[in-house]
Amino acid sequence: MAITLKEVANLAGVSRSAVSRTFTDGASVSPKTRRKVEKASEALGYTPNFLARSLNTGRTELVGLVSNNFQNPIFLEVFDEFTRKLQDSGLRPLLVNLTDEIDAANSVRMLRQYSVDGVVVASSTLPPEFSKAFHDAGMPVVNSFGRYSAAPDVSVVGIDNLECGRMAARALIERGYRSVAFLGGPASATSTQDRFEGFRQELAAHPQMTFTHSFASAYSFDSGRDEMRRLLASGPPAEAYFCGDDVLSIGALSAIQDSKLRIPDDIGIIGLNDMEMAGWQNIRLTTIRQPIQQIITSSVELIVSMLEEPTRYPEMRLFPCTLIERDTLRAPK
Amino acid sequence: MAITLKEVANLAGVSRSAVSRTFTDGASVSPKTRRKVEKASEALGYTPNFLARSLNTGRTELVGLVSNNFQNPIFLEVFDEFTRKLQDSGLRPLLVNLTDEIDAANSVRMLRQYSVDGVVVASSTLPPEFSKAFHDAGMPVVNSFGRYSAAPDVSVVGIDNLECGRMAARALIERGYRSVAFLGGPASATSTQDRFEGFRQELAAHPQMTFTHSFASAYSFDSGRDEMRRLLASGPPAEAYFCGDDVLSIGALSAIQDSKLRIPDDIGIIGLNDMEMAGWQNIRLTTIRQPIQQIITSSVELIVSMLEEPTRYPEMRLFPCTLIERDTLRAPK
DNA sequence: AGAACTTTTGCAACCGGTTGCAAAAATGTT
DNA sequence: AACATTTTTGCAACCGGTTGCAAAAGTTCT
Repeated sequence: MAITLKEVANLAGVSRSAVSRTFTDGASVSPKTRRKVEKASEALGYTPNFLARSLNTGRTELVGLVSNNFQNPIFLEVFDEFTRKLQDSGLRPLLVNLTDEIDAANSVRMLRQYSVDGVVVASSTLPPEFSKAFHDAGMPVVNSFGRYSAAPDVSVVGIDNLECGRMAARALIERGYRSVAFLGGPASATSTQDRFEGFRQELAAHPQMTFTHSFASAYSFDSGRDEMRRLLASGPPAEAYFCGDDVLSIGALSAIQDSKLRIPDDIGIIGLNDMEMAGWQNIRLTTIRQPIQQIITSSVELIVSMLEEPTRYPEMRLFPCTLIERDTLRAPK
Repeated sequence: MAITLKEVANLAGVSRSAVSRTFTDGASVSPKTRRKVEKASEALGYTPNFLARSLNTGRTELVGLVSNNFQNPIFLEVFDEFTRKLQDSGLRPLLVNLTDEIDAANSVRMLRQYSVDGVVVASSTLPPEFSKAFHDAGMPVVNSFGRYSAAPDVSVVGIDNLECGRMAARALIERGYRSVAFLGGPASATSTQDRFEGFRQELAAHPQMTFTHSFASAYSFDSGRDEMRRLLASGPPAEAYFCGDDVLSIGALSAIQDSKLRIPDDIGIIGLNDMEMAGWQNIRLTTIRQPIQQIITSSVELIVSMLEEPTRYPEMRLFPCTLIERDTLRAPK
């Protein structure tokens, strides 16, 4: 068993309170006893037990980091950033993978058992109701990469997916494509729904444009590839595709490369995210950049201030996306 | 504040012990009181506090999941698998990202503060001493993807990197390449060192072979690409390269594609890992497959049994790798 | 019905810390 | 030196649970 307060107190010849106080900032301890205590705990190799402390303070510095996006490579970067930023704020991420279980109630219960101070839901596919379950259980929650809503139940940090859809449509229109299509992620993903809706809206305002749509089964290379293959086999393709995500785009590109069609002359592709791979020399995907780092920095700042002020009103933080011009769309006219 | 034992006990009209016992398996409670307690906790929405419980039981069901490999895409799969398997075993992963700080002492202290039951170090680059620091602090630890050692200080689950190096060398020899090279990850990574050593050993036994080597600055696409570019610019390249990892290989491929050289006729490439992307149609990398799933399943089983039997002697578990033949090496003669 | 045995229950101490409070010690003032 | 004021200290209660133990309640058997 580990060294406890009491043993340090005995060795240092002071009360347990004195030891506790030396390890609590802002508590009153004389330099002399502090020295004695530090010497004793040094000798014994004492480390305070945060969980025991949490019983009194009501804070664990534990944060649930909940996600179901373990297929999409950009989420490795997302986890990297989140863990670093949370650590820098003195918080510890308890990672929850809900890939198999969609059950909100289950993860809520689990995170309550561990008394997490707050929850970050990092997912572009989960519906707002999911995050709300944590909120209803009394935990501060930030939904990163989530769905925009004018009167949100929980705080959301991300991009305006509708606007991204419009932006993609405008990019295609400006480049003179006429028949275009949306190749989305799973139809149940909120991000796909919103991007499609924006795309549709913008095109509806341009009567010269014709468009179709379809959905891949997941945000993954293989789904994108399979879906594009199917499209190519089932008739004449559109002149350009807006894919719901870079990894889908790259899958689609691979299917096109196997055909005799040339990119971007015969078919154009525009993605979304600007993942690292999109810039690789053998890909060079034209895409809409989502400011991942900013979103994460802001999410962490937000959860930190929600911990300080639990009654804080939920808020929306949306960041602008930018078009990254590479080689899979022809030049604007 | 959340509902506590006491409130449930009051409502149910029983002692606190009775409530505690209904939530502890194997404890003796009559069906009648169990029913009363369950009804009361249902009504109040009670969930036991695991952290308070841990003070008595000495177990938190928390496991540190420590890694510094947040650049290599295969680690998304690694985290996915680890979190699922740990969850299935009733353990919760506390994710520690030590990308910025190499400091073992720091993470040891942090994980002690949270009284984790055990630690999984998932890294192919950290030296064994790092894992040993956790062991010395009294925590059961499994080093996944770590370095082989005949008399290990801590348990290691992974592959035999030396043997992989030899396997790569044999593959190149069998295919009639004469001048070959090793393009490794960072020279400080244990996996790179061992793969290189095996490669070297096997080649040394074949006097007709000539070889060179160099190291990329990281296990990443860009490093692989940059290093291969440099090699191509600085003189006639080798006939085939064994890259320390798939992501390096793919970077190298990209650099080669930009030159006028053809794959696999002018230059062959063999990777290691068989990440999903290696099989993509526009890549088709010949590589050595590392059985990631098995390694992780076995790691979790091992840490679980170490928790049950803390004095268990450290052990090594090595899994065989297999050659996956695709299009970046010419056919065997 | 009473003895012998088994199961269930509540009490009270404990896990490893924190903290309000009053007493003790240190410091400042005249 | 005597008093007022501030700082430091230890006691004891508490955070939310668990658990050994002995008493109470329930069973089984004559």
